[in-house]
Amino acid sequence: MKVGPDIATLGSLLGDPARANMLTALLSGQALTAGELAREAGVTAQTASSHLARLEAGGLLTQRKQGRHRYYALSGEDVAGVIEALMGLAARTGHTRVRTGPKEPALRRARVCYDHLAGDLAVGMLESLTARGFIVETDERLSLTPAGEAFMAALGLDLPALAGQRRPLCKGCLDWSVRRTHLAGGLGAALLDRFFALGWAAREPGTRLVRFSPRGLEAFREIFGVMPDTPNEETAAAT
Amino acid sequence: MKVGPDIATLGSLLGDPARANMLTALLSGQALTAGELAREAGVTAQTASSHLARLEAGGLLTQRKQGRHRYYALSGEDVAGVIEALMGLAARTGHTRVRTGPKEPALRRARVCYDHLAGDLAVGMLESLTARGFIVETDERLSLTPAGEAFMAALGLDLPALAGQRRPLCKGCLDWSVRRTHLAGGLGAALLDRFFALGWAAREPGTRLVRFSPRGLEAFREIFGVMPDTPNEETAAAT
DNA sequence: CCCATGCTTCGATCCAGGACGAAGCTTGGG
DNA sequence: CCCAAGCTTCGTCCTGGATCGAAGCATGGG
Repeated sequence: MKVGPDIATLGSLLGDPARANMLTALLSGQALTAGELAREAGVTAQTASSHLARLEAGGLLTQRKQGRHRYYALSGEDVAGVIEALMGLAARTGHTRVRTGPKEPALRRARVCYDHLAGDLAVGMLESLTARGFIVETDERLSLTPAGEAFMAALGLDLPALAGQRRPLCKGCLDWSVRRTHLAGGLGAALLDRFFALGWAAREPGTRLVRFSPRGLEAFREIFGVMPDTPNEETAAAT
Repeated sequence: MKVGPDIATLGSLLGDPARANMLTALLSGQALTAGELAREAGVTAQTASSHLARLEAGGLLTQRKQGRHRYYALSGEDVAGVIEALMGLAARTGHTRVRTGPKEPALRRARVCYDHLAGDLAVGMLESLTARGFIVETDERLSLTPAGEAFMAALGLDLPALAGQRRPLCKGCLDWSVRRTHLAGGLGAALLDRFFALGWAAREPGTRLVRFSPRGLEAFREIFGVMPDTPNEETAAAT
């Protein structure tokens, strides 16, 4: 009777806690082995295997054999987008997980969202960039100004290479922790890479968490200005 | 162990065919009674009632009593956004419903997506608008040019009122039938309203389908120019 | 060549939740 | 005031699928 794309199977694919955990873990953008995903989801290897098979059959995951490991990754950026959108909706409708781990405040602060930075720090960064006229936001769309291009070049980004990419340069991504936008797209990814290259931050292995070094954080604050919404107390709490 | 928004419950909420059908029906933006939704989903009244209760408890639906009817509607535009995003993903991963109804070609052609027009016609319209410089697309973001403003005003739209709204004026929305963008946002909604007001089109009651009158279609084609991807054969087939 | 590791397949169990019939509650109309 | 329509609640049945133990396949190391 109804026609069109089949939401229901896709939804039920996302509807199992174990699978949802796996997908959330893969949001970091890096490929994980079946075993890691099993541990992440808190199920045995057999169970994880069947879940992964279903997710792959459903087209949400791609799989790559390497030695005796099998690496799984999200099949595309759109999958990550849908998951983050669901997270945003879940946050709005009050569906937050009850079990609150110790890492939560740190996660709210700085984490990887597929390939770019998310969390308070990312939101503050975008705010600072717009406040200083480096990025303009028109109708929820972001674009880099000439001044912004100069700024990014000074930071060491290869803008011509970025502009040549197929993916959009600037893209807004809704943060589930704070309900505000942070910077995604090619520029967002390049910035995060740059932070890593500069040694300002490193990702916690096997996690979405991004940990800034004290000096890195200082440099970050200096460059991206004051961030009124993230006082120093939170910094201490997050470390 | 994991932390953050709870995707899984939300996913399982979308994961039932009956509920998915109801939500898809509500994508039209109009509120429907419990009975209509039950018929839409192909289940009995009791079953529908429990589904609706769960959807409401989950924060996806709002409910309004009116006489002895209960009207249900999506709780916000973000819900519609997530559903359309899921539809896009479902289309990409090949999850299309098997049961193909007679209305399908017409639906692919012109339908309501929450509050704006979607389908081939909408994609063609946006193409024409961009081709003529009325709307520019930068990095997948849309914005109206001065020439475009004049054009819209000539069509009878009250642009100052639209600009005053909180919602963004232009917004891209990915079409699941064609894998291309069509116009959403305040402007998209206003345009659809205008088509209705002009008598060019009317919505099929209880459906997402938008039916253009012959004269309306002619006027539409005249104003929005040639649409290379939708030859006349399809027009005949869709009527 | 054999063993350990990583993962999948098979088989069995068990339970959440989706389905409907029947009864109960509210609202509007005569 | 009673009846019909619209919807919900209750009780029951039943299926899909989530889980794990055990066995089966590959791969790499010694």
